[in-house]
Parts: sequence; structure tokens; C-alpha cells
Amino acid sequence: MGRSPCSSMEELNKGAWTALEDELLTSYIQAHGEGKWRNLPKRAGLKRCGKSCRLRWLNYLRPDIKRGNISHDEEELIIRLHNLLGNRWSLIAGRLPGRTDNEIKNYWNTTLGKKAKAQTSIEAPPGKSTKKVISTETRATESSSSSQATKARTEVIRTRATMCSSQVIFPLQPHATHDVDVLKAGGGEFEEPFDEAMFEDWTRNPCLNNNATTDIDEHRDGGLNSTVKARVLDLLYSDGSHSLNSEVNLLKPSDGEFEKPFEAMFKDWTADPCLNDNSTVGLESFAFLLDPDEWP
DNA sequence: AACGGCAGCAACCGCCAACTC
DNA sequence: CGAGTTGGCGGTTGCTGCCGT
Repeated sequence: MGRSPCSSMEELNKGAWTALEDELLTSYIQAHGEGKWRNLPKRAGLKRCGKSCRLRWLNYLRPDIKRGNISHDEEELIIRLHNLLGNRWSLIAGRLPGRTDNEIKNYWNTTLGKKAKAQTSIEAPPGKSTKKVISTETRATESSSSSQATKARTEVIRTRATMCSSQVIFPLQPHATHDVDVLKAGGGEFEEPFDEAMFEDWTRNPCLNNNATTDIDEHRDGGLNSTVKARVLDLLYSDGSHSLNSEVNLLKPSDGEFEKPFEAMFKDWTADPCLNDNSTVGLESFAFLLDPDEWP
């Protein structure tokens, strides 16, 4: 099953691309278009595997690639999208014209990941939010080279096989007592705009408290749904800077229509008895927590 | 000037889902 | 229906240049 890796193919160039190779690839694609990556190198006269050609084109040679530093606006968008989507770099990149998934991934791992880590260490006591760094990451870090080991300890949420597990979702679930305590100041009192009454209601919500009957593992197959739901719930009580609608709209392209997989995701979202308008404590009822204009 | 450590980034690798036959 | 193929994705590696000593 599958196919042999590029490395097993005979006499293929590896490593950095030369200007000549770039020119050959660019001119071939301009003449014949993208696709058919497997046969492309032979036809273009390149001693590279198709996969390498595809990557070079998509991440570097494509004419619509935006060069230069990530702007402040782009950075904010990346952070917000990462909050919603986790390490779905291609989806995030799809919302940033001219930026590639590789570029965003690198930017996150080198810059934003550190910021996020620093932020987390300030906001949360040791041993709590660190659960976000799951065991596979620890293993990967330990097994890598020493230089990697020091720099790879960033707050990266693994999103593939592990993304949908309760282990990853766990810190995002509203564990009412503990998480609400995070919102309290050092003296154990809530600070503006949060107050006791606000979270007294929260903790009574059968869909959200520690005894919730909704097991995240039930959503394993629809993991992205669960993750996004959990993430927005997380935003609801941890981040007062965005409105629910604006977060959801981030996932819409310019024409305002959801693309797959978002269409199905939010269809499912609205069917969730814990989150829809008819629930005892509707999601919308928490929206004021996000929108500073609507804070009491 | 030489060296080592570190950060940033391009490229590679392995896995997986979708597609084809 | 199942095996093989392809394209795509996310994680990791390693090269390169910068900076401090």
C-alpha cells in the first residue's frame, strides 16, 4: 500500500533548490499548469521527486505568494484562527491570502508559540494549562536532537489523530470550579467584568459543568466540531475581546458561505442540544462575555 | 577574528484520505 | 470491494546567517 518515498528513487537532487531548478519548474507550470506532480519532474527536466516540486511551487514559487514580514493584523488573525482550529495550518493559511501553511506554521513555531507559552505561564498556575502539551509532544521532543529539544517545547496543539481525544480537549472543557477560579484575582475575588453571579449560573448548566453528560469522546469522529465548540466555549469564558459571531465568521470566506468542512461543522453545531437557542442556557446568552460593548 | 549557540526558514518525511482502476 | 496511486497535511530536520562572547 502507498508508495515508495522520494528518497528511494534513483539519483534525485535533495536539499536547497537552485535558481535553474526554480526556473525550470516555474516555466513548466506556467506552460502546463499545476497537477500531475508525479510525472512533472521528468517532463520538466528536473531531478526532483514530484512531491518536492509541489512543495517548492506551493511554498515559494507561486506568483501570488506574499513576501515580507507578517503584519500585526495577520498575526492577530493567525492567533484567533489558531484558537479556533488548532494546528490546522492549511485552513489557517486559506484565510490569509498570499501566505502558505508552511510559512504560518514556521511563524507560529518560532514566534507566536513562544508568545502563547509566555502568556500561558503568566495566566495559569503551573501544572494546569500545561496539560495542553500532550504526551506525544513530550515524546517527540525528547527523541529529537538536543537543539530541537530546547526550542520545540512550545504550546502546540496536536490536531491529527490526537486532536479529538479527551486528553486534548480536556483543558478546553469548562471545568467550572477550577476554570472559573482562574478568572478570580489573587485575593479570590472576581475582577471586572466578571462577577460571582455570572458564573453561578454557568456552573449550574448541565451541558457545561463537571458532571456534563456530553462525553467529548462521543465526538471523536467529528473531532473538529468538538474542538471548535470547545474552543469557542473556551473563548466564552477566557477571552473578553471577541464576539462569538466574529469568531465564527472568521471561518467564512469572503463570499460569506462556509466551505467544507465548516459547513457541516456548523450545521452540527446548531443541532447540538447543549448549544442551540432552545437550550436552558443558550450559547448566545454568553455572548456578552465576549463583546466588550455589551458588557454590563 | 574565531567560535559556539540560537533562531528562522526551507525542505523533507511519514501518514492519511480521496481517488482510480 | 479492495489494492494501488496521488495529492495534501502536519511534524520534524537540518542548513544558514546572526549575534554574543
